[in-house]
Amino acid sequence: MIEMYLFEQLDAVAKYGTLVAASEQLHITQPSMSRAMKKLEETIGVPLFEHKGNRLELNEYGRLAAEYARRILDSQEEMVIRIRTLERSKRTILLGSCAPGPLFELPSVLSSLYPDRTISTEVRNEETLIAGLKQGIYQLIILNRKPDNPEIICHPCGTESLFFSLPKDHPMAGRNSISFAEMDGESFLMYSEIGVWHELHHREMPNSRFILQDDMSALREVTRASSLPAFVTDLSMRLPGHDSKRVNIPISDQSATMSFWCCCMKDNEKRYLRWFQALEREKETS
Amino acid sequence: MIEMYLFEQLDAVAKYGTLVAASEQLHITQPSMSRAMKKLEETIGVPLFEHKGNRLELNEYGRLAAEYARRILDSQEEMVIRIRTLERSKRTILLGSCAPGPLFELPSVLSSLYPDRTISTEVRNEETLIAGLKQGIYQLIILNRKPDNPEIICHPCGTESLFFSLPKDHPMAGRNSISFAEMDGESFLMYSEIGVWHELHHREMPNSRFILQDDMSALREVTRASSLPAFVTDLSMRLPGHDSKRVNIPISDQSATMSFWCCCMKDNEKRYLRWFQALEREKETS
DNA sequence: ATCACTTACGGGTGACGTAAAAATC
DNA sequence: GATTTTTACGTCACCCGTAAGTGAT
Repeated sequence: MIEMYLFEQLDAVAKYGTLVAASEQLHITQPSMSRAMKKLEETIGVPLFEHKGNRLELNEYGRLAAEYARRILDSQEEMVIRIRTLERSKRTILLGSCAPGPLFELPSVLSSLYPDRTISTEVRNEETLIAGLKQGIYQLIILNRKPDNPEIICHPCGTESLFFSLPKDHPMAGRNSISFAEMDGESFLMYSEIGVWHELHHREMPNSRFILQDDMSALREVTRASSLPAFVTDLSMRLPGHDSKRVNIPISDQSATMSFWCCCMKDNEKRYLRWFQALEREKETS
Repeated sequence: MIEMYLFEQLDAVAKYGTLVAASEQLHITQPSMSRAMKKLEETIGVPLFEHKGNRLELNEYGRLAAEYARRILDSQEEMVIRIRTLERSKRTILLGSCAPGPLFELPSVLSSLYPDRTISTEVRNEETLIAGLKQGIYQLIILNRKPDNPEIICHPCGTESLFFSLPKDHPMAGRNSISFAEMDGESFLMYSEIGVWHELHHREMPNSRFILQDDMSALREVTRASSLPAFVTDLSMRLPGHDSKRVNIPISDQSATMSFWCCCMKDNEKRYLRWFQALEREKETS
C-alpha cells in the first residue's frame, strides 16, 4: 500500500524538478524527501528516477507514477470539498443573485420558511451562479433570464425597475419619464455591486461615465452632497435610509425593467416547493 | 491530508457493514478501526456515520466518502500494476498465441533477434489476447485471423495443417486423404491445450467424442498403446518424440489448414520491425 | 450474556530532523 | 566552493494491540 504522503511528495518532485525544491515547498527536509522517493521505488519495485549529473530526474515510469499521484491527490481533495459542501448545503441556504434588488426582501421570507437553516446571499455573474448551482454551492439562484437547461427549475420572482435619481434643480427634474438616450453622456454616481445591471448601463448609455462606490452608506453621503444624477430602483427606494431630497424619474425604455427568475436544481425541487409556492402567492398579492 | 490506510479501512467498512467484520478482513483489531473512522470524520470535519442501535452505519456523507475511497484505492492499484507491466514489457517479450503450433519454432527466432530480453509464451483465446495486447501484457500475439482494429499491426506468420493420426491397422490407414465428415462419429485422443483448434473440431466433427489429456508426454504414452485415432499437424510432426508407428493422413477439408498472423500494437511497430522482417524472410524460404 | 462499539494505556514502527559525507558542477 | 543527493543516527508522532467499559439486543 502506498500512503498519501508519498504521492504528495512525488507530485511535488514532479512539479518542482529537484528534491531540494520540492522539500522546501512541502516544508520538510531534503533527506526525508530522498528517503520517501526511495521507499516509493521499493514499494512499486521499479526505479522511478535516473541520475542526470548531480540531480535526480523522473524516468518514464516516474512520470507515469507522478501522473497517477496528481490524479489521486486531486480525487482526495475533491472528496473533502464535495462532502463539506454537501453537508453545508443541508444546513444553510446560499442564495446567489445576478443583482442585489431581489436580495432586499427575499432572505427574510426564506428565513421564515426554513427557520432551522442559515440563509446567506451573494451577488455573482450568471456563469458563476449556474456553475455553482450545479456543484451544489448555491441552493437557489436568481437570474434575469431562464437558463436553457432542463435540469434547472425556474419560477418568476418579481421585477425591478430603474429610475433616474435627480437633484430637484436638475433640468430634467420636472419630467414624468426620461429615456436612457436623453441622459446618455452625463456622469452618474452609482453603487458598484449591482451585478447584471452594469451590462444594461453600458449598453444603453455608452457615452456616460459611472463613478462607482462599493459602500452603500458612503454613496448616500456623496449623493446627498452632490448634484450629479444617480440611479435608484423601485426595490431600493423602499430601503431605509433612502434619500427623499431627490426626485426619482421613471425610465421610459422597456429594458429599464428587469424580470427575475428564482432557480434550483430539479433534484432539489421538492425541498424548495414551499419557497416557490410562497413566490407564487407574493406574485398574486402584488 | 487523508492517508491511504484510512481509505482502505473506510472501504472495508462500506464493504462489510460493521467495524468488527471490516477489521477482521483487514487483520487489525476493532478499536483500531474505530479510531481510524473517528480520525477520518475529524479530518473531513463532517460526521460519516450514524448510530443504528448498537451498530454504526454510513450516512449520506459516509457513502459518498466510501465511493471516493474505492476509486482512490483502485487508482493506486492500477498505478502499480501499470508501472510494473510497463517495466516488465521492456525487459521481456510475452508472446501469446491462439494455438500452440506457432510457439514450437518462433520463440527461438525471437530469442536470437532480442538476446537481452526474456521470451515467454502463452496459449489463450482471441479475446484475451487482443485485450492483453492493448493493455501491454502481451507484446506480440498470434491469431488465426486479422483483428479489425487499425491500432493493431499484423503480419502473416505461416500456416498449420491438421492430419489424422491413425494406427497402421485402421481401416482408413491406406487413404491418401480423408475428410472430417468421413471420420465424424469416432472417438479421438487429443491434447487439451490446442487453443482455437477446439472450435474447428467441434464445428467439423459434431458427432465425435474427444478424450482430452493436458500432459503431452502422457498423451504420447496413451496414444502409443491405443488404437484410437488422434490428430497431429505438420508443425507438431517435427517435434522430437513424435510417434512414427502411426500413419498421418492429410485432411482434405480446406478448414484443416489454418493461417496465422502475428500482431503488435501500432505504437510498438518499430520496436518489432526486425521481427516482422524475419517473418517475411521465413515466408520466402519455405 | 452476547454483540458492536468506545475509551484508556503502553509499545514499536517509521517518518522526520540534524549532521556529515559523497558526487557533480 | 556551491549545489544536490546520500548515509547515519537519534527522536518523536502515531498507529496498533491489549484490556476494560458502555450501550443495545
